[in-house]
Amino acid sequence: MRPRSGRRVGRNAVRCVESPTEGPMRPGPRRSLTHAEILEAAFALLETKGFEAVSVRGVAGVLGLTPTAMYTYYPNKGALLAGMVEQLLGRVDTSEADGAATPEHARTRVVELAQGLRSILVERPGAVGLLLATPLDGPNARRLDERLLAAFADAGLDPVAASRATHAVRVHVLGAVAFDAAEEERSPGGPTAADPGPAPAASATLWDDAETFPLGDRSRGLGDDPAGRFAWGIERLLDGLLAPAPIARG
Amino acid sequence: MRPRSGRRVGRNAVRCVESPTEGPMRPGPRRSLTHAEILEAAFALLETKGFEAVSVRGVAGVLGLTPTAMYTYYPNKGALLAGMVEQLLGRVDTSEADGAATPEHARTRVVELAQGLRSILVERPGAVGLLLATPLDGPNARRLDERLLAAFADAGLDPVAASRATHAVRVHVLGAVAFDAAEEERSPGGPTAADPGPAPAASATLWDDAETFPLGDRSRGLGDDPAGRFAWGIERLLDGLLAPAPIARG
DNA sequence: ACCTGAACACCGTTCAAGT
DNA sequence: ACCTGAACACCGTTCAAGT
Repeated sequence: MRPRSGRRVGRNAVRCVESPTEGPMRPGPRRSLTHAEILEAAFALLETKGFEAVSVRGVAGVLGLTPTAMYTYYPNKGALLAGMVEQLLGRVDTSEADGAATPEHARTRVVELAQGLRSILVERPGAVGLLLATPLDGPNARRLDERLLAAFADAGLDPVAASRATHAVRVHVLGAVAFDAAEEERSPGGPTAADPGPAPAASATLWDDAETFPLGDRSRGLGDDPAGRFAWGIERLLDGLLAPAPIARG
Repeated sequence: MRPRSGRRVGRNAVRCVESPTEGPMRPGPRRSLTHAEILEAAFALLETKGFEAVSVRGVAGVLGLTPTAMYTYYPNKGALLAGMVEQLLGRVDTSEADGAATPEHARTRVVELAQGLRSILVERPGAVGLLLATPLDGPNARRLDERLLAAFADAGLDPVAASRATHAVRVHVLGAVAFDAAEEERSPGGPTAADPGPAPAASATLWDDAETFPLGDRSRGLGDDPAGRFAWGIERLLDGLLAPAPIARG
């Protein structure tokens, strides 16, 4: 009696797809679904309807399952989201093209990692929500950290500085993508060119007392295309992180 | 019949507290609540039960109101959250202590703004969730931006660079607080000292394939106290943002 | 072992009705 | 104008039961 949206493949369709990492086959009814298939459905939901739509019930729905059946695969919603994060982070390329341990090469490696992480986040809408809702402690998150730590060590930073620099990069990438996502949400289509928004008068929804912000108004649309300001920001951050010495400069 | 948790002041208690910005008094039953009182209740909920507990129904509950009565004050949940964000940002001190427009003074002003914003966010748990869930376009958000833009202009940056530098600082503060909050959530009490967590074996919850991360393991607990790494990161970011020239350095 | 159906305690929001 | 109560379409999660 519950309203079902869209066709499904048959409630008890036997799909006999056994994940090879699931352990030896056991008697009894087999899992009809792979973790990969569930994550696929979850990502489909994420990309088509946004992060809010990624619910246990929603994912179960697109798979033709009862919500409770989901709890055979994941102990709770958090574990499902963690699985999605892991698969997402697994897609960023961390292969060291050619291991020259020079400071210059270390810097470009950091930039590549940061840009790679940002790419996989911005190219599927809603992915930031995922990252912010889930602790980043899976193997793929740690692998990314490891690469950043190695690069900063190659650049000559001591362990404490390398650890803090890694954190700074992490913070910057996630913060930047979160901001872009928030802006995208309130003006879909994106301000790739100078786009003043839906007329300056119509945006005064709730804030009735007019206060003027000359600098902010003047700089609206200046250098705020997401990719450009991200690239610029990462380079400036690295300028600071890899500066030759912590002595005062004139 | 609905379960009410805790005492309340009487369902139809006339509180005759009229907000002075509400416009001239009108006939008919007065508002029994101020926007400020509603926000107060919302913040109480935020601080005691976390961001998840800040719901229209929850806030109505602590005020002794029906959920639907909330819609007389705010058109939807987003507007309520935006109101909270505005009040929060209003608490960061943006008074220019003494307007010396030197680059050195500009730098310390940026640091003070960043630290001030961080303070009001970390001192009430759950506030980050608020910031990340709401577009930062209210007057107080714009006022903060304005101060940052002015400081970067005083430091000698051209308008585009100042705009991007402002964005970088914004991104860094919010990203850092979001990370701290995520870490705090999974190990309350905080790793202020070297805290290896709940025994290295017990944390292997879902990730069964053991992969080793020598650098990450070695640097665990190194320089990761939140306040310290934030201060360090902001200084390094400013090193890069305020570097004398974009020419290559040896 | 995997799955269903009913149930519990929640959401945000709308609507008709009272004062 | 402000508020209530009922209702709609959702949540995450637990439990008893079927195969």
